[in-house]
Amino acid sequence: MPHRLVPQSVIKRLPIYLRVLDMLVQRDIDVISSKDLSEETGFTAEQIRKDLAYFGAFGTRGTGYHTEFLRDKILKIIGLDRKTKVIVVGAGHLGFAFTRYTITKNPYVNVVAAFDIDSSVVGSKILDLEVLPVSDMEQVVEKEEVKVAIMSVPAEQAQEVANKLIDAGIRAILNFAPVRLDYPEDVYIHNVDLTNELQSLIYYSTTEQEKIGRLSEEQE
Amino acid sequence: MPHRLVPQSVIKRLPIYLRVLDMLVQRDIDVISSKDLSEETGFTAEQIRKDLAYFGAFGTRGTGYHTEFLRDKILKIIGLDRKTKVIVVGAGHLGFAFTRYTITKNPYVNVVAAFDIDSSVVGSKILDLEVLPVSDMEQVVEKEEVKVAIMSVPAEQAQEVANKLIDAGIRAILNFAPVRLDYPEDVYIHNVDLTNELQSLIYYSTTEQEKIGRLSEEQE
DNA sequence: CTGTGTGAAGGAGTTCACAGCG
DNA sequence: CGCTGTGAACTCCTTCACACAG
Repeated sequence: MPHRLVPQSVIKRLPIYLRVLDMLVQRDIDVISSKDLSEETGFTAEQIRKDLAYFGAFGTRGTGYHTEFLRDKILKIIGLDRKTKVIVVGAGHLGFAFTRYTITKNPYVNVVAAFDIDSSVVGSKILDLEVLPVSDMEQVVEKEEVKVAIMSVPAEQAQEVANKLIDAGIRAILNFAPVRLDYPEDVYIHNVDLTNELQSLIYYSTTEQEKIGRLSEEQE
Repeated sequence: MPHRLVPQSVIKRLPIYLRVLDMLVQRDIDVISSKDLSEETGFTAEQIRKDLAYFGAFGTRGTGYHTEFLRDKILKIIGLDRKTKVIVVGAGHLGFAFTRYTITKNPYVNVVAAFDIDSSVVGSKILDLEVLPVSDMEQVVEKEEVKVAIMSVPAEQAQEVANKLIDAGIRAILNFAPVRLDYPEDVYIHNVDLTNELQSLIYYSTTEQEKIGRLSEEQE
């Protein structure tokens, strides 16, 4: 199974296929065609077949894909076949919400710990998970060999926290802080900036017509 | 100022430019070159110039861009020059966190109301904002002429809530529920699925080397 | 004869290279 | 002489078309 460079756009679609397949397995649907997967996901059937072809030939010609088999293949491809350990750094409102949601709704990951610097938050619980002081962070990451971190800390602290995480052995970070971080090439950081998402959404909340109207009201 | 189709990738970068320009204005830096903007944002200088060129010629040759001027241009392009009204539907942990963050940190939008269906949440406060029952939603959207909504409701309720929002006049929705929604063409919906983000991140937490090793351990 | 797997064509966006203005 | 603005080349991804397996 060769593993050339897979486009990022393909990787972003895998979890979407995964969710649909999970749903189909639960509904006892054994087989699905790329055409039907297309309906469920909104992507074209050709694209789905091409995406899967990056990793092998998982379908049966004339029939389609076996849902459970394909689901397990995708789990293996992403690396979710063994519950992936993750930690959360920053147990503010967002970190709390994300942690709670992940624990209850994401069966493929294992939130091993949550950390915060604020002593008023440390010691509180997210479901059964106690929030630990950041001073324990490096030790836990090293001992549990955690490779993935979710970082929801204030922008000012993000770089420092990221450095610590990377030093301790973290390889991938989901960063909610609105800053561009410096990091070595062998680490992967994905930024989720909700303010940016909202602002680009707002761009699309006015039609082309309205934009032309507004922009021609130039008065400077 | 012609307004042909601007690539989505360009629109996603505008808020990033905006944030950097805000920072520069605050530091009393009057002028910046595309090269220096490149350093700040991580995008190439050529790309930044091309992006801006979609909307006009805002720079001065031999000098660069006037920060405050460019900032105001981008605000106008996105549609943030008048505080954009938004509502939040679903005041669970995530909705609460997002609302709080937006009110305190995003000076360009105005959260006019938050709604929830759960009577134990209705009446509670997010900073000074009282959470209203969803039954008030349509009325507020129509009266205040809100065009943008943030939707952080359970997946099962998402389609129904979206339908109501669109009927009431909402034109753009930031959807945190992990479902693909049906909606008319003149509405814009942007999905933010944090579970997907985490899962594609996990793909990148193992190196190519490790993947090859793990995938060759096939035993079925 | 249905639906996958895939080379080939097409399209979208990024990088290159440089003309042209301040 | 520096840095913007932009056509042209290029790269990457998506769509098309079809060979081929079940």
